[in-house]
Amino acid sequence: MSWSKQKGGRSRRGYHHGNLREALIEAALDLIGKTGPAGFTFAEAARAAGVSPAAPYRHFRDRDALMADIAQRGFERFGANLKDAWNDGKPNPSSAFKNVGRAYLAFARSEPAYYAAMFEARLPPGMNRELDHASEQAFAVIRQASETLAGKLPKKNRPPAMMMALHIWALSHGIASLFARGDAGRRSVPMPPEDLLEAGVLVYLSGLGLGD
Amino acid sequence: MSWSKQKGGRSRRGYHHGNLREALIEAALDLIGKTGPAGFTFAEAARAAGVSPAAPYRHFRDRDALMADIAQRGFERFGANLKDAWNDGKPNPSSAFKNVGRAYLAFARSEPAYYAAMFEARLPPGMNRELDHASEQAFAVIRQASETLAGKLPKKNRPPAMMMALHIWALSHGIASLFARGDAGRRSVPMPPEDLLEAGVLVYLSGLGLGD
DNA sequence: TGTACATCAGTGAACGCGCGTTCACTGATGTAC
DNA sequence: TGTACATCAGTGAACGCGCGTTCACTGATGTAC
Repeated sequence: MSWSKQKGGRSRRGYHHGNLREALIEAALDLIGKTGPAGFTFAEAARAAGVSPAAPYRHFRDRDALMADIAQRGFERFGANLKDAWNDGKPNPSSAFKNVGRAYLAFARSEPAYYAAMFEARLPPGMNRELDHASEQAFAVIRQASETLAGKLPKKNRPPAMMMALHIWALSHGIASLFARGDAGRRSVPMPPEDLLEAGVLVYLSGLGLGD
Repeated sequence: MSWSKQKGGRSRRGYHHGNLREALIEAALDLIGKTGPAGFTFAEAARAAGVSPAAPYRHFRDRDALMADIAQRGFERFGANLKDAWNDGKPNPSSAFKNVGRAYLAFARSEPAYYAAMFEARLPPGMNRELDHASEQAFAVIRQASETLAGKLPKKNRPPAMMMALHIWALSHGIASLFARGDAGRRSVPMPPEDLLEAGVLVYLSGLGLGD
């Protein structure tokens, strides 16, 4: 980003950019953040990086490849954030679980461009093994947390952890994409999305018999 | 749709199309259903309707105006479906509530193009009063249902109906957009989205003390 | 340490394409009398 | 019932634009000896 902005950057950086791949990703994130996944073009990213329109082809097969790369990075960071928030279930599973929810929303809010690339880009499915893997890893954190929490219940009343995880994921995603889009979605709501999610999770858990 | 397909449709329909506005909407829905909200252009819709590229301007100011019109219609149908499903809370609020959830998913599944126009089109906010109104009307059904259901609880334990409605909406939307997109989203899940939603709603309601 | 060479990562010009939009126009339709 | 006229809803040609993509090229960098 910062490179491309300076006038005559060329003289500074010489013929080779030095870090074009990263610069293109930065530029793309910028554009996606502003206008959504459909709102960035290969050419524009090249321009923003201060480079000829042919240059990106040295680093990405095409626009979708760049998008998939971004989505993959997004899922990796997302997964890492969730994992940190879970923190192995410390200090106790219930509050660690809430932290995961908070981390989910925090990511959607602070990284709307990544979030959009991850969930709204309509990438052709199965185009990238690493992308799929990164996405599964992120989900695995929620699943693991659900498993731990469900384990507190006697076997007889224990809900399937997979189902719990899907519910929590869906609720989080729903709140994130309806109410917490960092890029000014259309709907506003009488309470902060974080509180809304926390309250929802509390009700849900108590419905499972996991009230505090 | 059907008109535009027939070879030499012109001779049949003459100089005037007769129903171009509708034909354009049909065409746009078709394209959106196939490639998402970003995947339709004014020109392509005109072509699909068998009409010159200048013709659409007689009916819509621009692409966004067409998109907004579709989103508005979508919300109107959506709201009507939800209202039918609620059916004034008959035969009893709990099962009517579940019907609303089913109707929500059914719409997202059977009308992915409308759903995408409604929730993924990134229309400039406040561009259309009627659109906003239609969207509020749809939400009002969920809110009303929540109100009725919450009314069964003693005042002391009664949750805010607005919050309930937001939770249910978010859960439904999350499940719809993650797992039930009619247009083959990337994720598949070990149980039907309808069951997943119903189970989630049941747990949630029971968490509020509204178990059957 | 210097030189020759291979490779890498850019350039810039060019292309075909489809889109959005405008314009003067014209065929079809409806209405007043 | 017929005619004159206004209005409506299309045409089609044209424009400028930005995009994606290819191509032969060349400056910069790294490495073998």
